[in-house]
Amino acid sequence: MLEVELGMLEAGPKAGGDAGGGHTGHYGGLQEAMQAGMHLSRGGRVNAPRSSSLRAGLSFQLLRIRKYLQMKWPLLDVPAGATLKDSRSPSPAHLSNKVPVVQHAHHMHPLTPLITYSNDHFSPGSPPGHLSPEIDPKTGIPRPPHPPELPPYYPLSPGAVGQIPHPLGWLVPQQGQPVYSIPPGGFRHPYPALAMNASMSSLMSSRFSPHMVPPPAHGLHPSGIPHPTIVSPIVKQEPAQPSASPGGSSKSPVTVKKEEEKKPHIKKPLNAFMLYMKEMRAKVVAECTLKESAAINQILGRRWHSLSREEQAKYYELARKERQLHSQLYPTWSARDNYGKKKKRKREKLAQQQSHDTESALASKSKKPCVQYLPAEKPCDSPASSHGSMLDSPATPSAALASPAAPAATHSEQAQPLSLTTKPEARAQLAFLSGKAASSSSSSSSSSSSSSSSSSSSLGSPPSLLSRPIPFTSVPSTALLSSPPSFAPSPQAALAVLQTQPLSLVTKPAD
DNA sequence: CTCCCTTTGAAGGCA
DNA sequence: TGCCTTCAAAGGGAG
Repeated sequence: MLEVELGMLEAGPKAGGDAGGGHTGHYGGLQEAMQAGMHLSRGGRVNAPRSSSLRAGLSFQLLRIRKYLQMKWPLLDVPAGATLKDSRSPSPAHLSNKVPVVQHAHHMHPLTPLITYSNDHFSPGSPPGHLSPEIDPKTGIPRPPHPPELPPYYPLSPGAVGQIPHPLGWLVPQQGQPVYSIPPGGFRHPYPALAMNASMSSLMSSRFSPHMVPPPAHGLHPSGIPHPTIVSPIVKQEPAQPSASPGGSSKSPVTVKKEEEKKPHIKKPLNAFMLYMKEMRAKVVAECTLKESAAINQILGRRWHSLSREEQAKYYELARKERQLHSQLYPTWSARDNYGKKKKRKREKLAQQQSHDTESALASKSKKPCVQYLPAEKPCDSPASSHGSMLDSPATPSAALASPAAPAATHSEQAQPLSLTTKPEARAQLAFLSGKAASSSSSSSSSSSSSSSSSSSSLGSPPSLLSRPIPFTSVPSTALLSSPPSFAPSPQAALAVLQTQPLSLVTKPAD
């Protein structure tokens, strides 16, 4: 076992810097936009397509978006003259014509739309059906077009807001990464279904694609605005689909299956932590050369816990809005729709393998891939090993109630997996970052390990009984924001361990 | 090419 | 009701 003492790591952040400064983020849509006819000048400037028809189409779409935004966020200023080329923030920081390959500076208000709108360009008109007062098919509760609890802007403190992407990041062109960003790799990413609607998805991500808008396809929201969470399972384009006869009453199971697969994949709305990760990942990546998401996620997990109550609350609020918006966009969608799909693939594959070779299947089952990021801890070299018994106080007690969905229980088992089995240098960086994060928090670190909520058997630490947060919906926000419970201080022994062996990292046994 | 890893939170499934 | 499982993102690594 190789141990790396964090304390020995004196090196500063490798990649220097302020993540907000301008490291490159990922943006697959750029390629797409270029392919689609966008003109990318040397500075990364994206110009609207030269084709007038394309421009006209885009303008139309822009109008629709604008209209939607007006309904959604009436306070948004939508100048009449907004054009595609205007679709950048007016602020000096945004004057750059660069495509948002660069993550937005965190000092910038992410809610600031890059397109400045004015609502005199179009009349308010009647809101789309999904925003009109209607009866929720599920709950039977009438849904107001714009409930009072859904303010035009998130009620976040100015400073706090600065790091949160617009909840409609997928919709509102902005410098930062949208909540539903377009991953690299063009349209292998989340919205292949919208490939034909690339203009929209690109538009909404402040990437302009001249793809003209085809008639609304499935996956297109009634408002005409596709949501990035829609992902068509169809990746390969099938040249002709004669089987898809409209009147096909007698559909073979295969056909049914095909059509089933054709249904757009609407992704789950991101939860608070996911939103946080999305925003902070780049920062962490910038601070180190670490790229492995698993390791980065560990860092982010710890940072998440070290966030202050207010900071976390921002993300919970944001997530709540996301869910709300998601439910408005897809009233009939349920998480159930996506349930078991990934596993299905796995099972199918496994089944295939099994049918092919039972023994190999067994082997594959028993094979435990590569790296264990959170192996069983050494008995006492890390607080993480104290698992459930260590119901210490959260690093920042207030953070325990940072949000409705982040009850004390969650924080009582703050994840501080200190033993990591990644590459040595990665581990070192991780250790450094973790320590940094920990030290940055007011009192961090008397924490126990958190076993992941599911399938943690391979992690070596038993699942905590307190691992499940109180469902957000089940707790009134007022109550949740009330005074935090008084936790007994964390075991001093554990604290001592932390102090003496902060963040020791353990590698895999080197065979 | 696909899955795994890792994190937290939300939600579905099941007893 | 409570526990367990799955899925969201991300990208390198492994098969």
